[in-house]
Amino acid sequence: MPTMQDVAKHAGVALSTVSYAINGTRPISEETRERIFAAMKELGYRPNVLARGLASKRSRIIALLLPAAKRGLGLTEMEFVMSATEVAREHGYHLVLWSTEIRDPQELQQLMQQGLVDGLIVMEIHEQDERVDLLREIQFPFSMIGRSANNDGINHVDIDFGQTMDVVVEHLASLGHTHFAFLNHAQEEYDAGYGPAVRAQHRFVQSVEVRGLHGLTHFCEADAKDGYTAVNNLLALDPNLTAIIVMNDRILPGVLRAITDRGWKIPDDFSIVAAVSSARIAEMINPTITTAEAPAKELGRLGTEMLIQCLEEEEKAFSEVLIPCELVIRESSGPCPKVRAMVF
Amino acid sequence: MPTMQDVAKHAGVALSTVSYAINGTRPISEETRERIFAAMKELGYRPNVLARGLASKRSRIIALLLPAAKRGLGLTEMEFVMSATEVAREHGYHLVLWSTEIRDPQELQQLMQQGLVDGLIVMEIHEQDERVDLLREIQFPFSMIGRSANNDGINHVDIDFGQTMDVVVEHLASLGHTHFAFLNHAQEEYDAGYGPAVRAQHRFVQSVEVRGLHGLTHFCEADAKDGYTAVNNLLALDPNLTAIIVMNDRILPGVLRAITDRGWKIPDDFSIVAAVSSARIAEMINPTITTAEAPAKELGRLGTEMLIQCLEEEEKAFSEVLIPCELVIRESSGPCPKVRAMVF
DNA sequence: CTGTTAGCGCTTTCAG
DNA sequence: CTGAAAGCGCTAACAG
Repeated sequence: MPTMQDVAKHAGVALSTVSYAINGTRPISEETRERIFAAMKELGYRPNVLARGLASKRSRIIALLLPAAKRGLGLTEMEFVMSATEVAREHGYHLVLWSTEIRDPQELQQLMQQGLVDGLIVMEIHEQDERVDLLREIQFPFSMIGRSANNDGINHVDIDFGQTMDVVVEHLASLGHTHFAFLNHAQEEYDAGYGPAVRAQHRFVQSVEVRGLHGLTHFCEADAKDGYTAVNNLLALDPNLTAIIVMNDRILPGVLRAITDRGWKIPDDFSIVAAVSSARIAEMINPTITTAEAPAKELGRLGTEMLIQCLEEEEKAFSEVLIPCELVIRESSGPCPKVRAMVF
Repeated sequence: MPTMQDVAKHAGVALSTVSYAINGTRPISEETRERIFAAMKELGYRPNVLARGLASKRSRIIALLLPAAKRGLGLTEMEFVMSATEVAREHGYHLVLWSTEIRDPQELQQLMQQGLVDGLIVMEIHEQDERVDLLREIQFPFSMIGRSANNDGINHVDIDFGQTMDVVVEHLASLGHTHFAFLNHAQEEYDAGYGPAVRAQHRFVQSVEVRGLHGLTHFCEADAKDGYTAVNNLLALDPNLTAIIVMNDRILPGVLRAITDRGWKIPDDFSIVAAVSSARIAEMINPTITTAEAPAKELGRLGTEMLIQCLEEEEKAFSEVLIPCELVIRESSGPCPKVRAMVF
């Protein structure tokens, strides 16, 4: 493998001149520039990332912190990852994956001290997040996909859960529904201050109140069985329910079954909307599910760009971007039924 | 950030002694060892990955080659990634993601020449795969998840498509079905020599013949619409069809709809089996789908372990592992119908 | 505009 | 069993 020294000799210049030519750190005469690049081409030279990183103290490697979430990672997360990988490469960065216990800052610190990465992208942010506190304290460059209680000065991008819930509630309200339920993530996650669970629920309640409608909320573990039970509980609490908004697509089979077990048809007798899910899942199910689709690709792209910008710019301007999900109306939502088969 | 020199001073030894103590490359007296480790703890020292890599010519970083596949990456691939990430870390390695155009060896070569990674894991292998040819030629360490036409001396792990198809066909045959169809990946992928498409189809044909049954094969793009059309085409070719095996779960909604549109019930009138899919998808659908489930975690783990072993061992023994999918019987497969509703 | 040189933090000979 | 010192391949002063 040729080194910079080889290129220098081949081009008849000093090693440093090659370095400056490559990095553009210093003006180089057109003529020598060409000689150098010709030599590089001829030798098939590629700068050594490790050496460059060691000397410059900038590795041009960033890490994506992938929490080994209980909920399990889905298609949306896969899109993050792909999108972050591609964007990083477009900017000449490498992306390493760090899957860490979600709320353990120690593990994270050890990884950072290895000096491998220039900065990191953090996902699955909680309202109180020790990882964020740590990073902020030691002033390590990072960006967040998500938000914590205090986001001052931190680059972040997140789903606009408020806007998303408004749109979903509005969609159902405009169809004449007046009695909704919101089926959130697990209680445990809400209590732990998991952002999406907290903010979506908050806005749901608000959004329903503003319109003078009836709204119930309920927590639900990430499996079909619990979805089934949850729907039955909700219908016991309010038999006039005609629509349910769910946060986690994994409970959908259970939710649907609970409805159809009552002899109800979707959407004729009951409407269902997935508040944040992917098109691929929504179209997998029969009936296809009206869904507020997560802007996964954008989140991944912006999160990565924010970080890289913050690594390359001098001035530490920070950005905060909220992207609403896009509501795609499919077969699972329809007008509020006038009458409905009674069940008992 | 403390350096090795700091640790050495703190412990009152030479810098090199610290290095030997850390790497165990040379015997160190128990006493100094302890002094050194105490100093490390006290200073919160972590070896610098870049410097170590540069000096030792082993970065302890590996790459996972994630092709930006047309088919789109799904849950199975996500599991690979997670599993590879975790296994790498267990062995003290970092994992970087390289998403490259699937069949372009040039791009790959440039990445490798940067000297960042010690080896790589290649996915989505084709029968004739230029990337594999390249890697083999320049003797770069790698392992494959998948197989090519010639796998001599290459560490690889793959789904045992043969065994899997046998089990699936046997399952349906034992239920009395005699007229099957196999709905493969897209023709384009088959023609490109995409391993799973080639091997599964080959074994399906064989497996059906051996049992003296009737088998049809058909290609299908990765979307529901094409699944719908394909099923209708197949039923036109053989109206006695009572079961279909599909390779790609993304076509399932279309397949199901084509069946139910004829007024048939699943599995009473028609059986469906997903040849390689994930439990999460299979359970999302109503009826839940009988599925041969991809051993994603194992594939990721073994692929990674093979590579790391090959990086650390002297002797270049190579392993080849085939793992069959596990057949999980759900609601979509049942006994062959005796009579069936006629259509129009 | 170009060359010389001192490191970056570590591994690994070579000498004790 | 331990130390001293020569690099790994590159960047970034410092000197013209």
